[in-house]
Order: sequence, then C-alpha cells, then structure tokens
Amino acid sequence: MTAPDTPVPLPPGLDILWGRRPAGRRGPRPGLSVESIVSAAVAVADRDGLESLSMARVAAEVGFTTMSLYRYVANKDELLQLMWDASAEGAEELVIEGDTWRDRLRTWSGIQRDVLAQHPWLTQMPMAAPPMAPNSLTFVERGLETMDGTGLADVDKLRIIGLISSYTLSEARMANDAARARPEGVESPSFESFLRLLLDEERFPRLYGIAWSEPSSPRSDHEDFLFGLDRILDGVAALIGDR
Amino acid sequence: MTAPDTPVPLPPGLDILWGRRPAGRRGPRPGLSVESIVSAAVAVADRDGLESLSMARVAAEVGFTTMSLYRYVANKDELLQLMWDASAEGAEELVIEGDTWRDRLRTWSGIQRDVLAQHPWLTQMPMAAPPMAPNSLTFVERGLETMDGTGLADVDKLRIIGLISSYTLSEARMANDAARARPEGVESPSFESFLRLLLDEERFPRLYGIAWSEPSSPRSDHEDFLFGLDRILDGVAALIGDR
DNA sequence: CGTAACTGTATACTGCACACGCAGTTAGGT
DNA sequence: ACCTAACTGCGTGTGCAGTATACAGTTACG
Repeated sequence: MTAPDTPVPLPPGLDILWGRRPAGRRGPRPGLSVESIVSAAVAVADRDGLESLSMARVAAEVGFTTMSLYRYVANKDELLQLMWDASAEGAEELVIEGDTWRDRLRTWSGIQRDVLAQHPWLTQMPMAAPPMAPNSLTFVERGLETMDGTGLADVDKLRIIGLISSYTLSEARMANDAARARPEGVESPSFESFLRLLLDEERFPRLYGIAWSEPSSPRSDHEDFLFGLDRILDGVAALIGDR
Repeated sequence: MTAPDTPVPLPPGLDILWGRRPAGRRGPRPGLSVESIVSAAVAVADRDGLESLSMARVAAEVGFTTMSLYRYVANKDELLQLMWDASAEGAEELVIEGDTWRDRLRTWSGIQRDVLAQHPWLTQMPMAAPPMAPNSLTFVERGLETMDGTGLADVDKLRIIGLISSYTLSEARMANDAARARPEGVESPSFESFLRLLLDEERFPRLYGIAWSEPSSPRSDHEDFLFGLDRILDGVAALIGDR
C-alpha cells in the first residue's frame, strides 16, 4: 500500500540522526542548529545533572528563547535521544587493540565505562529499546569486531555485546547513585554502616556476616566492576570452548 | 558527638520501612495508612505506568485529597522507595529449591524476572544505590543462601548477586521499552526491519549480516535472557572451580 | 514582486510537586 | 470537667515543567 518512495516512519529523532530531514530552502537563515542545541544540552547535563535539564535551561545556554528549540527538535524526548547518540560520538574512528578477544572485549567495555563516567546522566536516561542511532550502532559494530575469529555465531556475539553493555551500564548506574547519595564528600556512613545498624543476625545471617567482617579490604568500584566483567568473560570463554 | 540515643538519620523512607517511625498517640484516627497508599500507588503504576503516577492520581485512588498523602509520606521519592520495597513483599516466606547452586541461582533470577514482569514500572525507577529496604535485603539474603556450600567467599557471593540482578533488571528494562515502543500490538516493524533500512554493508558489515540473515529462528525474549544468564553462571562455575 | 516557506518569539494553557495555614478531633494532664 | 498539645484532613497558592498556538519578520522561488 505504501508507495515505494514513502519513507518508513522512524522513531522520534532518528530521522535527524540518519540524515533524513528534508532541510528546507526558503526562509531566514537558521540561527541555531540541532548540533549546537544537543551539545548545549549535553553541557548542561554534564554540569548540573539530568534532573536540572529543562528546555528553558538549554535555551538559556544557547542564548535563545525556550520555544525556538522546538523549530529544531520535536520535543524533549527527541532531544534526549539525540544526546544519547551524541555521547557515542567518535565510535567511527575507534580502533580497539588487543591480542585476544578477551583483551579487546575488556577494552571495549572500558571505553563504555569511561563514557558513562564522563556523562553520568546517561545512567539516568529512559533508554528506549535497543540502540538504533548511528553512533551507538557503530559502537556495537566495534564490539562485534572484537570477537572476529572466535568462531562464535553472530547472534551469540550480539547477545554477548548486549550482556556486557547492560552490565556496564548497571554498574555505572549504581556507582553514580551511590555517589549522589553522599552530597558533600562527607564520607557519609554509606552502605555498610547502615547495614550494621539495620541487620539483625537471625533474619540476615549472611548479610550480617558480610557487613561486620568487611573492613579488611576497602575495595574500589573499579575492582567490583572488573570482578563482574571477568565472570562474564569466563562465561564467554566457556561458550567458545564448547564448540 | 551524637548522643547514643540519637537515631542515625536514615535515607528517605527507610525509617518507615524498618519500623522506626514514632506513631503518635493523640489526634484523630488516621483514615489512611502508609500501606494503603503504597498499594494504591502500585496499583496505579501497574495499570497506567509510572509516568502517569502522580500524587493526585494516587490520592484519587484512595479517595482522599492530594495533600492528605503528605501526612504519611514525606514526598514522592519516598513513596517510590516504598513501592520498590513493596514489590519485594513475600521474600520472607520464599524458599528456593534446587539440587545445585546453579539451579537455585537460576530460580532466584527467575523470580526476580517474574516480579519485574508483573511490575514493569520497576524498570523505570530511579534506583538509588544498593537496596537497603527490608524486603529487598531479604531477597538478597535468599540469593546468598543459594550459594551455601559452594565455598565462595561471602564478598564474591554478594558481587555475583549484584551481577545477576543488574543483568536481570537490564534485560527486563529492554524488553519493556521495546514493548512500549509498539503501542497497539500492531506488529510494528521493530528492530530488525529498521536495521535493514538503515544499515549499509560497508559501515556495518557484521550488523548488516545479522540483520539480513536472521529470520531463521524467531527467538523469544526469554531465550535471550536465559542465554545471558547461562554465560554468567558459566563464569561463576569457573570461579568456583578455580579454588 | 507577490507569496509560500521558514524562523524566532510572546503568550497562554496544563499538570505537576509541594509549602502553608486553618479547622476540626482526640488523649492526656490538671 | 476542661484545657491544650498533638494530630488529621483539606483548600489555597506558588513555582516550574513541557508545549500548543498565533503572529511578525525574513528569505527565495515563480
């Protein structure tokens, strides 16, 4: 029924990202651009967090009125999608080195972690479905690339990429939320102290034991992260060995 | 400096959950209760999604005015925390069966997945830091329990629990977001069709291959989930074998 | 050179969380 | 018996979101 030239309707924002926006010819020169709006929004989110990202705030950042943004962006959701993809900028030029698939996957995951550390608001974003924006997909492609030569099925590679990035995202989210919970670096009692207050030994024998026995090694978020990642990679190794 | 009787300030909502709210004696009988408010809120979120959960909506559900809720709950964030913990109700009576740690962990993860399926809004919640509410912690305790006898260090058990639940949560989140993207079950083109439209072979050789070769096996979300879980469990098995 | 397409903006509307204060209700102290 | 402190429920009001709409000015095509 649809004429062959009728473009399939894309999810919000994707038409911009994939360069399918007509770009009219008449009328005054645009004083703004999607890119400048997105980068202003990213700057605001980096500085003040996602919760204080409003259309008015972004407009102030670029020196225009709030409503002018809507000439370039359909709504706030679309802007968020664009910000997400903007954070994956540079994936095109990315080259992942390493002798083994394990090294390369580790590096790939580390890059993702770095991005999440630079843009903490990414962990609070309402991530709609799998990534379908060009930079994100390029990054996925780079991830698949790391497993060339392992003999894994392509579908399994994709699942592994999904697994690792969901893990990386979750860990970053937890680290972020925890950091935000202690406002002024005041070494607020944080997790274990609370647990010691709240846990009683009979209801929570194992957690109780962990809470009271821990002060030996003050381990870092990064070590926690690597521990989990190595468990996943061990699982991948087992899968590769299976065949 | 703090007097011994001075209660340590708990994060919002936790004082209610752990039964540390004074509960005054004078004044009129409360017409509401925290429990009724929370369960009304859960009902609203189950039915209409988290985005349409407002204090006014909850108030209408229980037949009171908006502001009356604030006599029981400090703010909306606190209500969300209470809802989160309420979703883990029943963890106390939970008994996880299975002959091997692997079976038990699988079951444990499956229970979490079921809860997330029943309360999809959990995947959209701003999860502040690790769970410190009683039901959530009880569920963690049950998770630790599944690995009794594996000889793993307690700290590692806790990390594994964290790893599995972050994975389970992420998978549920993606499944949810994808489901919400196609509004009326209209078999919207969804992921692969879009990929076929957007990917060109030279920029995305591997994704291109996956997108065009796939229709062989229409696999389900559940299989995807189990695949990733088994990778993680393989990793745990490797860790257990290491010692 | 008229007009259609386009841009920036002011104004207005809606829904939200929540501060505040008031009126009525109960239980203890005198 | 009664005063009063502690409490509940509610109406009003505030400020901030996102965004619909209409309008005036600007540019390029026919």
